[in-house]
Amino acid sequence: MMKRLFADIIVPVAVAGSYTYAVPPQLMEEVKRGSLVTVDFGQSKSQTGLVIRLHDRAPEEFTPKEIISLLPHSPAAGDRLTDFILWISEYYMAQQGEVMKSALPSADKLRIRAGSKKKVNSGSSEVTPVVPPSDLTASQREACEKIGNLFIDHEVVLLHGVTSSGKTEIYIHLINDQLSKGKQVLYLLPEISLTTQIIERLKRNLGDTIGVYHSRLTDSARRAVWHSVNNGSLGVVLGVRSSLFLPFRNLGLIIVDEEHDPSYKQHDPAPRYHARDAAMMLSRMHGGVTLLGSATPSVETYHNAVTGRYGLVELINRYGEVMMPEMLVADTRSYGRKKGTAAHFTPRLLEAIGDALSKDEQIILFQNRRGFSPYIMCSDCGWVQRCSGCSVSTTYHKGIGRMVCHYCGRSEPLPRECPECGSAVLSARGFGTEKIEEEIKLLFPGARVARMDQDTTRLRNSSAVILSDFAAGETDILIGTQMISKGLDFERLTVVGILDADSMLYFPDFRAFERSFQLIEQVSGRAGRRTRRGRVIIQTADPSHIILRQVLKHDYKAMYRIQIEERELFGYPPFTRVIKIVLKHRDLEELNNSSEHLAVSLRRRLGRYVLGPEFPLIMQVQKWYVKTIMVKLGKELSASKIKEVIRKAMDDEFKVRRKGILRIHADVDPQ
DNA sequence: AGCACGCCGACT
DNA sequence: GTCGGCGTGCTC
Repeated sequence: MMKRLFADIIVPVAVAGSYTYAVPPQLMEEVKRGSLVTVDFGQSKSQTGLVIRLHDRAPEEFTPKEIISLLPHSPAAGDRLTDFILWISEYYMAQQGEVMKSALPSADKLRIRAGSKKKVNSGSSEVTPVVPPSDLTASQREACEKIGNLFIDHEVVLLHGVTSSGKTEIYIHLINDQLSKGKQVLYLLPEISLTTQIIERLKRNLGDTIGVYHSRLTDSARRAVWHSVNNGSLGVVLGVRSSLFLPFRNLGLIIVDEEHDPSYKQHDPAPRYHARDAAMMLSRMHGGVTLLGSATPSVETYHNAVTGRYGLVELINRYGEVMMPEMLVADTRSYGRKKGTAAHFTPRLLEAIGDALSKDEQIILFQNRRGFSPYIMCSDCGWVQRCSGCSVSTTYHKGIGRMVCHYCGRSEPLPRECPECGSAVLSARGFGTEKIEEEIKLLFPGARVARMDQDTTRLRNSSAVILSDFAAGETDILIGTQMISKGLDFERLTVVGILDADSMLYFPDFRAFERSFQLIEQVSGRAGRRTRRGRVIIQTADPSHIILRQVLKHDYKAMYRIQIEERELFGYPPFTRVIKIVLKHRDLEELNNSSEHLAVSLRRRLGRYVLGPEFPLIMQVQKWYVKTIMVKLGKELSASKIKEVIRKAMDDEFKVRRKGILRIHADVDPQ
């Protein structure tokens, strides 16, 4: 009798582990580890499954179903993608099915319909003939050579180059190098809006061999990229974090641009992976290398670089010897709070704006908060409107005339009077981008003003339109959130205003100082990138703050030195690794009991490494109360064993009988 | 995560 | 009498 073959398969459904199916005789030759197949799973319709193991051990407790079919375009990369999916699941404590869900572009839509034409470079204009990349400057060429040499004995190199130092030319050079060796390259960016800016430039130099990949693509565009990566016709992918899951055949290089950017970490839903860290693992699996690029590297990365784990190359001069912008602090206390329109602008900033306008130069105003004002308050009794499902105040959005919760997105009409005391005097407190826009229009009636934040970029291409208008000089002043902090390069932009540095500096998180430095430095880097020297005005009530003093001198290394000392002193990453366990329940008492019980059982095994449970800053989101337990591990411990302990404790806690539903998940290396 | 099975309240 | 509420358990 013929020996039967069985396949352990994972499906894109949030279930733990894999399921065993029988391989039908006619597919025995073709089905491999890494193959995509269709299977019946549960009551739901057929699912796409990924074969993670083939074996001949017939299951004893159940009769396996048969694989229905083999998808015609299974990943050609063999099992590297499978290795990667399993690694993500293991390292980030996510269920295998959850990882597969985010790895596959809408599971059953992979099949190319007959007659459909492949078009990879979707969403952007036609390609101009390919032009060779411009010659590198001496310092760029030197950096390129250094990078190449460091890759001989380092898997990872950090390119630390000040803003506008010409990192992109170096990337293009390295990409060409890989292409000539027949290797594929992945160029990662933290945000979609950046892909639309950089793609045109890359296409000019690299032509049709480059594709873009992100979540706003249509299904067919995504499918086209997937298949072209799979069959090897696409050499370069420019994409956001999910492009790590494309079926690369032979990756030679992954570039992680703006490697410090927090949006590389996926928060919700699972898998909660960090694309920068996962990129290094993926490169290793392909025998390739990883280049991290940033003007303001994360403290963790820079630490790895200065201790020799990563290679380090620094570019300290701006391209074409353009000067770094002049940094000025404007003390918000000394000018006395004005009433009315000028309330949020210091004379120093107003003067700089007026001056730039008179010279036909452009201005960017940065305020990391969207909406009109972050809360409204009753002037008589102090009542503040809050979201009914989340423990935050609601933000007033004047454009739509509603109060919006920035956590759950729910909105409600503006209250006419205070529900507590009946007073009709409600005042809008604090300020967001919408209010800045309104005030600027009143203060500079002749200026053409645009705003770029989540609210104005909701539609496809809207961010591209805002940016191209600004680039074409059709806008004088651009107001925005951190969306405007990265990658923009405008000839006539000379003034950058940071309206409220304090709201970043005093955010209660151990990374707040680092983040503030990075954000201010990034947004400052937009100013004076060509011939004119830029000016940056930072508004603060604490001008002597250590981070501001470091920013004024563009002194990244001083920032790093102080931060790394603190990290060591208080036992934060990179000196420890953190696993955050998040528990949610609709009933506060049930949540308290469960989290306390879990913490006790974790402490029995892990002792002093377990901190909490504690309420996070926002203790209720969409009616779910939240508590967190931190596990802080010394680097000397085996993370995989500890994760197993945590996984077991979480499972046990989940199974305890209780009133209502407990949700529980782990977040490895939380940001 | 879906989806079905299963045991208690207000309706054609 | 039954339609349906969502608690519980399973998916090879």
